[in-house]
Amino acid sequence: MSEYIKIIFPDDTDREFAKRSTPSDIAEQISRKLSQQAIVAKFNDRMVDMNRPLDSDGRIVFYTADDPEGLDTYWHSTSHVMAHAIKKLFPEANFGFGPAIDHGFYYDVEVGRTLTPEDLEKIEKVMQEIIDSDKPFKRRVVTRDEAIELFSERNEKFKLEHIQTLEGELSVYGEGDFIDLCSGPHLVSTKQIKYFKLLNISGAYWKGDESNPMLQRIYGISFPKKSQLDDYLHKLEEARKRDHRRLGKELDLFSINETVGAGLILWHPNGALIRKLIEDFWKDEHLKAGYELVNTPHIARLNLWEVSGHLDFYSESMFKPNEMDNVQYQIKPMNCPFHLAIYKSRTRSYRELPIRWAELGTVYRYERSGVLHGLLRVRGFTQDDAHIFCRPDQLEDEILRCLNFNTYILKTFGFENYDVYLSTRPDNYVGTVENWDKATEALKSALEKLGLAYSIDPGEGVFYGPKIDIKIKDVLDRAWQCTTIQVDFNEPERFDITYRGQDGHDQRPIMVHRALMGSLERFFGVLIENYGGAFPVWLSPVQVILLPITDSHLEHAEILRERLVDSGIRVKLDDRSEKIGYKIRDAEMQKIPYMCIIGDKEIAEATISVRKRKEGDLGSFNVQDFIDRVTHEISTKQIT
RNA sequence: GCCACCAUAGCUCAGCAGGUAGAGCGCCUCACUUGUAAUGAGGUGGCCGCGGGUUCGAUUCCUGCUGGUGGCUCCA
Repeated sequence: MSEYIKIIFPDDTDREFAKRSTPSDIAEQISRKLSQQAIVAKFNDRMVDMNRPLDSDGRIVFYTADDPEGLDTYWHSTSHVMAHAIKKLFPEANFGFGPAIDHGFYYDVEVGRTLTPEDLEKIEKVMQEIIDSDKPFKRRVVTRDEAIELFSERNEKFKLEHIQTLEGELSVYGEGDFIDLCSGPHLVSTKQIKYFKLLNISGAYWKGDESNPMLQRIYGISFPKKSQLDDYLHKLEEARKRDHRRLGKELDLFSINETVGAGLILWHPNGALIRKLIEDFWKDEHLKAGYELVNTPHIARLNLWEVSGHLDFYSESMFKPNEMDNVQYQIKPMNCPFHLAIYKSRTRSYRELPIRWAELGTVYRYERSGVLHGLLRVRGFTQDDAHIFCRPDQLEDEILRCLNFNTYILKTFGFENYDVYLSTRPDNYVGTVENWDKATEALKSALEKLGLAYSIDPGEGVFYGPKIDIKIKDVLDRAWQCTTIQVDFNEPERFDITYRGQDGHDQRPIMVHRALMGSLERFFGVLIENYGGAFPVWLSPVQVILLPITDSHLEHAEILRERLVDSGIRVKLDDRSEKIGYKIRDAEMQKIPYMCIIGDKEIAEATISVRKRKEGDLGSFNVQDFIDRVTHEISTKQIT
């Protein structure tokens, strides 16, 4: 047996090290910086602790706190320290799962009573003591029996339950007198955790199952540098400032009224104007893109939903039907059955396909009370819906068109980064495997032709067909689910829609459901957060506000106002007897893009002083030049 | 729906160990006539979310409901 092992580095160079060298040893011999910064390593595609002795040749990659892998370990170790602290304060505590997540970590725990924010402070204090005591994280491989004995002693009922479901090698990690079932990897010592904060407490079902007991979930975050923690907390604060519910109030865009009902949106004039602009744009572009617009009722006989199959699958999410003249009527949760009914209104020829019908269709769905959230999750909303009926040979091309069209529409609102998901056949499905495979291939092929990177959500398709979901990324890099493109084998079947083929026989068309913005409510919410309420000029309810210095300039300002109105600009005149600083502050807070100051100087020179929202004074403008500038920004839908 | 928390003026929030309430902003009036993010003074404004209970007395304590917040579950 060799005394040495050969380690290959990411740049394909290799070096020999003494057998049972640890990643720490290896990093130390490469560079001091690396040994200080590396948190965890990957050895032959397995994540390993920095102090894990290596016995064989292999490839190694080091990760620091700048890598997702490094942070993942950092956060996971912090969650162990948190659990340790909780155990010290609540010896009876029972632990569920405690993983690292996208931003930070959590641990699910049962402690016998409700935790309060004061408890979090106490836990933080004990965590700091554990960190300061510089306890090494120790890994130990255990047999199943040992593990069961270990956690029986500790009365860890959830861990014991979890052990039953685990296969293969079991390991535990301990630091100090705390021990936890865990596959790792971990930091070398608690001391490596520098800056952390516990953020909030909430409920979470054990193993995410509604029928299981609810544990208390504590969320937290940690970083090696104070600046990182500060940045993170600052970002949370930024997100809070952009909260569409807050801005909706401040900018008088929309409201939700208890008496009207939860999850039902009242669009105020400012919001309704923005909605009109979005709708106009949407309709115009759809007509240009080869869609036709249709309109359908808000309710229909219950029978329609029996035919569509929604009653079987989704009645829990539907409002209860209404009975009139012995007929049951259902408020619509979807638009598609109506479009199918239009399709069926006469025979269709293969020459007509593809048929693309679009509708801003308002639907109502019963969402459970706990999930409602501002504009983002509501009970009544308007889908920017369309249904495409096409021949099988047209499917891929139609998907391609949808994707391209979607990119164009979203780009207009400033969204250019996406996460794309392809959801494949679930266990519970209708149609033939062959059709599913063909449709999935068509979706895949379209994505690949466009060079769109996507990930596959296996088995996450809807029961009636595979789908593409697109999450748009906003300026804070948060992802929002909006676009969905779904192939449907079910409804054409259920409604028995056909087209007369070239051969004279009736064929079954394929149906594609698609929504680009998702719903106007949700999209509006995302827009508000993305722009932080500072809408681009083309979407701003008020585009220009005129601010006369004193009352004596009012008359001139009124003439200017009319001139701007005639140019198609949405303009307001602040005619209050206030100081100019006050009027500017007010306009800034209303996030009006342009402020025009009018005083003696401007009247004498026939100019206006222009101030741009957030940027400040732009100087003196010839009135026509200013009008040209603004109308150009509007017509080109400029983003900033 | 579940766990926890919350609900006081249009908004943000204070207060009450149980004796029917207060600030700032807003709004209105007046004065000021103002030059790039808050002029001053005065005034207006509240069934303390809704119902029930305990109590001599409830905005305050208990309870049900409604609505909201953070998550969980769900999201055709």
